[in-house]
Amino acid sequence: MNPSSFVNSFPSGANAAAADASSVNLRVGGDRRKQRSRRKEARPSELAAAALELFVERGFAATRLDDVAASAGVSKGTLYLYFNSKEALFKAVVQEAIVPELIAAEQFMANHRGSAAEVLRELTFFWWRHSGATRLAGVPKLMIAESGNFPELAKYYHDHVMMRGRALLGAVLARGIESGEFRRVDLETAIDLIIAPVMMLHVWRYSVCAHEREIDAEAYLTMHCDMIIRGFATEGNPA
Amino acid sequence: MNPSSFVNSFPSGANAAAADASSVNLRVGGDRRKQRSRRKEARPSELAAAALELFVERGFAATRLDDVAASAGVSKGTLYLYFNSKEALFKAVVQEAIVPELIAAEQFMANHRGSAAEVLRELTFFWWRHSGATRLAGVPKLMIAESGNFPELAKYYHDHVMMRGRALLGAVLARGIESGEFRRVDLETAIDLIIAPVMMLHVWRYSVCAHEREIDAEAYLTMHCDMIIRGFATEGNPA
DNA sequence: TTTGCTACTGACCAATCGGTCAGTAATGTA
DNA sequence: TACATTACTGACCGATTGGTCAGTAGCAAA
Repeated sequence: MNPSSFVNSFPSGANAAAADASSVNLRVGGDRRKQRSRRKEARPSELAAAALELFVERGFAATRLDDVAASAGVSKGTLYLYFNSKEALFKAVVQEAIVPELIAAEQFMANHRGSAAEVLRELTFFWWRHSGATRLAGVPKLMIAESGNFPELAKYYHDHVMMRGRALLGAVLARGIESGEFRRVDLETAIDLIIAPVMMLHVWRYSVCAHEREIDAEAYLTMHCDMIIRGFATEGNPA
Repeated sequence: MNPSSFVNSFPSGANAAAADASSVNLRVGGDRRKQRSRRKEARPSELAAAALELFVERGFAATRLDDVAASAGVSKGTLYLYFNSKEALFKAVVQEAIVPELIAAEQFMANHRGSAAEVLRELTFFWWRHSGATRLAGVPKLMIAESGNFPELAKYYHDHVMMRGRALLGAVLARGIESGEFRRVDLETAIDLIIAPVMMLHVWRYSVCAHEREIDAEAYLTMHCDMIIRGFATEGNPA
């Protein structure tokens, strides 16, 4: 007894008023129905793209699936044809938006010939160009914000994104240590310390002081790289 | 027509069923009412303490005021006697829990005699002991998570906490530069780079990899201080 | 044109939660 | 004991939203 036509024909009980109110509009509006097309192939990535935009802007919990669907030009029902739940939608977002960037970074790193310091610096700015300066920048903040209440998402992100990023940095550091360019430091801790300010740059731009103080990303990342390289350099090495 | 007794006497309309269902329990339960005391003075800080715990654990939006009230041993109605809104409660939490720690840090810093490097290192570990290792540690993550959807809170936290913390660090750096111990670097950027890993340490422990990988805070902060001091040291100065 | 398949719709449901307020009871006062 | 004050309660309201599903309509084969 769900469809509006039926309810309108036989209004009954408490919801009669509400049902009437909304469907009168429909009727007055006449047959002005939105043209609807059937494009099974394109829907999932369109929905994922819309979801990325809204998740980043409002957070996972605060994003309404109605809005995601509308933003992708379909109804919420359609969204549920392609994703079984809100969490499934999130995983698709990570898969479609972030993993390709990670692969690009891995290739960039594999092909780069130069000192570890150079690679480190260029990798940082590569990261910035491909992630920090794009709409992907909001994802780290998104993860930090929501991971507590959605441990499933957190684990997914950790396994599919964080670990790969850390491995990348670890390789650069190991290369530098092996060549005698860097001091022998604890790899895991060093990775943490390199990543932290980069993550924080993203986070800050999307929260706390978002509108209070602009951070000069260029200057910030430059100084960060200087500090890291200088801090890890072996004694004899010119920082 | 709100009180249950009245509604029960004259059940009518759509909510009769629901009203009955819930108040039958009350009656069957008999007069087993919780002893209630009147302690106007103690309530606000008890509520704020309960709120801190829950905000940090679940986030601002996800924390129910019913739970905060219950956790403080009162009803939600009582909570609203002392705080006009959820946001007002948050401000009280910051005021009661964080500002005292900031004052302690300011005093610690003012009384400390030593090189800028020493002060920086000790201030970092002071911070860790007083905030990072306590339940306050969750607050930075809380702010990052919620600031997007609650700009009012973000501004409050920024003005009352961030700015004071930054001023503190700025003073240490300025002292170091003046004495020739540190290089002449851009203060704002340097502050950002010192704070970022400390914030990130808190954040990490409360999210993303919270249960995936333990971070050795001691080692992490030690290396961080080493890097900062080494990175800012003037040429002639022994790092 | 008819029929069958299925992509798509949107009203609805059930549960959640910030906030309200009429009523209750603990405490002080006479 | 009678009365006044007020801290406290908890059922209720209204708005919100993830998820459902009976029904609609685009499309192609017969």
